[in-house]
Amino acid sequence: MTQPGKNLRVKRTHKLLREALIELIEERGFDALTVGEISERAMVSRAAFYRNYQDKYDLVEQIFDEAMSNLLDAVADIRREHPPQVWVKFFEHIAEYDRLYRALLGRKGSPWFVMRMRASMAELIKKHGRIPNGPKSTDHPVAPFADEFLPDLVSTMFVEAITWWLEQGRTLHAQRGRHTLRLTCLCTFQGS
Amino acid sequence: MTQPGKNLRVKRTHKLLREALIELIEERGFDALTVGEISERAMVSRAAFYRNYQDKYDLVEQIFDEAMSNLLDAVADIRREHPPQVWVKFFEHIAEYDRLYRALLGRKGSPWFVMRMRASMAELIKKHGRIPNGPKSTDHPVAPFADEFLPDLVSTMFVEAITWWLEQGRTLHAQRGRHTLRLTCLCTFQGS
DNA sequence: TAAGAATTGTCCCAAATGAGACAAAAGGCG
DNA sequence: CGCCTTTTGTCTCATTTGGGACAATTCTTA
Repeated sequence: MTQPGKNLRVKRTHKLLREALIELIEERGFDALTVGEISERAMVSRAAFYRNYQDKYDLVEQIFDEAMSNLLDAVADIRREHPPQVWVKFFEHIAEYDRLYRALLGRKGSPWFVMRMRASMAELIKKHGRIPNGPKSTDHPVAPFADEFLPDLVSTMFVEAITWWLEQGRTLHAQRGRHTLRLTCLCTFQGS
Repeated sequence: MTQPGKNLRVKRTHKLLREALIELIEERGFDALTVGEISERAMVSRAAFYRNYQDKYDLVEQIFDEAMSNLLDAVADIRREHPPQVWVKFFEHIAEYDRLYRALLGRKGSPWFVMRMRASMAELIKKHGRIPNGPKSTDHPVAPFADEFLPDLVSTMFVEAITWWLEQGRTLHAQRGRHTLRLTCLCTFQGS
């Protein structure tokens, strides 16, 4: 994202709007925000907002898409050599964009975005995910419709897990420890 | 400062440049900075920098002048009712602009700015300062040239005190206390 | 429900900015 | 010192933005 050729003003406008959005989600929640409010905080005119984005949903999507794009690049690098570490990288990513996801998924976030994230996660899994199997992959045969259904299921689980992790993280933050969520994923299916 | 009528773009450019300047002073020191570096950090073109400021010294001066202007307003309010509290307000001001003064006066600051600040302080004292006297004002007669000389002396003392305070504050900051500098100023002069 | 207020999304034009080039000055460095 | 690089300060022109107005829509709240 943020193509290198783009005008500095455009990049600056984007940056300011994104920072303002995250600040304001933290303060008042995503649903309560107006375009005027976001623009004002960003010190950008409302007209400029609409020139760059369709609405506040579009703004969130672009922020999220950029984050996901970065994640995909990182994942692609890792898969070449250490496929099992893909999910480690994934959670490192969540930790890196801590503030973003906490704002978007936490109490001040919005159901709309949760759905949006599940969808993107499902796509990510379909493209890059070999769902880890149990002890022996042949013991529990994978259902025929697995490729259609499992990604949705797993993505829902992941988003839920991330949400929980971020919320806990906030609560536990005062204790100054590093928090780890180790999620062993046994997603096989008992065929009839 | 920042007149209400001014264009939003102008105010934004100023804000971004000011923030960038303070960040960079903290990182690399004022003297080492170039206009290009400041502009880049602020995401503002170098041309825009020169349209708004003469050079980096002008930028610092405007930041400082704005801070002083705010201080003078506050001082003027207080003098009407509680003259003795003027200096309390003064140090509250320093605490409020903590980051600014720490950057400008600290190790990463610049001798140029220290001189600049002494001068402004001296002016401030000439206008608003009745230098507090000792137990009885008549015991120690004030020298004839006091009005010319004392402000300079006192301003130097103040700047030095502030510098010391800010540097100590950084060191002591980990202890999470509030720090107070109580400066009893016995600026009288023994006439021959 | 109905009137009033706020927000949305779009438009135009003046104003500020970004990109880039330029000569002049200032700084390194052998 | 003399060469080379960086920085300065200024300039033009294309591009983006800000301000403000507008009807249409959504939200309040009486």
